[in-house]
Amino acid sequence: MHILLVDDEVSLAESIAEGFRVEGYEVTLAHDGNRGFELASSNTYEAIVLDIMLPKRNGYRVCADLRAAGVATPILMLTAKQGELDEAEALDTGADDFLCKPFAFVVLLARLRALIRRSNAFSNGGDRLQRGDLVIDARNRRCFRGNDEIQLTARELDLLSAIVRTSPDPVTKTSLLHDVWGPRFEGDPNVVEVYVGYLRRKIDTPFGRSSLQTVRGVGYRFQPEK
Amino acid sequence: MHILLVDDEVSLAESIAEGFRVEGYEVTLAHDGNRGFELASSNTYEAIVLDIMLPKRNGYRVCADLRAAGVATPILMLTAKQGELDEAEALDTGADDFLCKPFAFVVLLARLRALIRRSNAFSNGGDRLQRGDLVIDARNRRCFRGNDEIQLTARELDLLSAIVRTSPDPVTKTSLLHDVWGPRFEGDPNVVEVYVGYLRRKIDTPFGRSSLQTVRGVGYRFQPEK
DNA sequence: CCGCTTTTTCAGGAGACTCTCAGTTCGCAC
DNA sequence: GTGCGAACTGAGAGTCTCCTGAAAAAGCGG
Repeated sequence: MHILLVDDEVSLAESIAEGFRVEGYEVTLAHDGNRGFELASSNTYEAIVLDIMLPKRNGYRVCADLRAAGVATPILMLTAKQGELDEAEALDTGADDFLCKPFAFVVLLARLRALIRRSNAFSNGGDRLQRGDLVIDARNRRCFRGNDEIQLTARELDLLSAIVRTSPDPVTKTSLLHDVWGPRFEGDPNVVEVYVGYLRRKIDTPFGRSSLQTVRGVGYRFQPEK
Repeated sequence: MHILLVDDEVSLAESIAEGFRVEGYEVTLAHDGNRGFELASSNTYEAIVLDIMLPKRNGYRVCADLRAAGVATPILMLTAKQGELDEAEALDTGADDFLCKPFAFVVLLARLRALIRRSNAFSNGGDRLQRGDLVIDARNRRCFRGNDEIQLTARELDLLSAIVRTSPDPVTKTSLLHDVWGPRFEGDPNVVEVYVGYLRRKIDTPFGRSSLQTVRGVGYRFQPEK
């Protein structure tokens, strides 16, 4: 979960960044428009928080330029004034949401999360994930092995999706914990193992497969065929 | 998908219109109440976005006049102040939803989409909805399982339609609440569960089916065959 | 105003889901 | 083979979601 924050008010930016870090996000800062554009176009972020008033290249332009460059990362704009014009203009240049200063950090956080959730929903959620005869219909939250539907709980489905998504590359337990249980999870990391166990009993054992493989010392891998 | 936008603040109207166009809607603009009324009564739109403060004829009157003229197009009102009186008045004159300025474009978009979805669900319900042996004759407000007619109350029928319409995709409880009980409903959300219970006792239990399925943490799904 | 139907609220309870914990098994290095 | 950490698993507690019956409230026709 990596966020790019572009804002020239250094101390404000620092404290917002700190807030995000506490919430478990990685944050990269840029203090002017050019730098922001460079970073955003050469790295992959989960979301971009973009102030409008920026030195060198203003937020509108950074946003418009990024979209023109084919960067689809969700962008949340920060506007100083409370004008509808600003809002409309921000959204016109391709921003996904905006927020008027001054704002409460929790509000920013909530909006950003909504944005990320929404973007994930569109980029993976609409699609179906298929590997071999296993199909994950993320939008409808259903899962099939061939023609047999498998009843999975929310957690199970999220975990399976996370493992299958990168298949056949393995995923570390840490990143599963982070992606499925969220950055703030502080419980027993053993949950991952427990849930992998549940999944095996549902998607492998009944079908005589062993597609959910342990990669010792690393994590797990989904292997479509044996 | 054609939308009529009636607002006299030209630049704001333009940028909202642009936003809608980006989203794939056609948009027609009117900058005063008389023109808005003319267009709305002589053309067919998917929805109308209507500012209250308008030259020549204010939004309330445009709305009331349209309804009086038999125009059933969904109307979303834009109010300047945040008063409940405004809200109540807007809804009284026949508006279907309203929004206080200033608002985020994304919010407007979301509300409008919901409005259109809802209106399609019911007005264009002239058609019959059929899934497996369940038939909903929306025009005559009747419902059949095979040859057996099932007596449903108004609410039950609306709810069933809303769930069946997207079948076999699930519908969230929130959107059911919104679409069936309206955007302003503020009562106990448990009412959805209660009504799903009623429906099950009418369309499933007597036939030994279980087509109304719970999608835990999400909502409900209609599954025609088992 | 009355009785009937429909809609809504409410509270208790059943069951599903999630997570922890502790004991056991497994895989690997020596 | 032995020892050690990693991974697995069964049991159970806690929480949360959903279901349901009952009763109150709101409509509606006579």
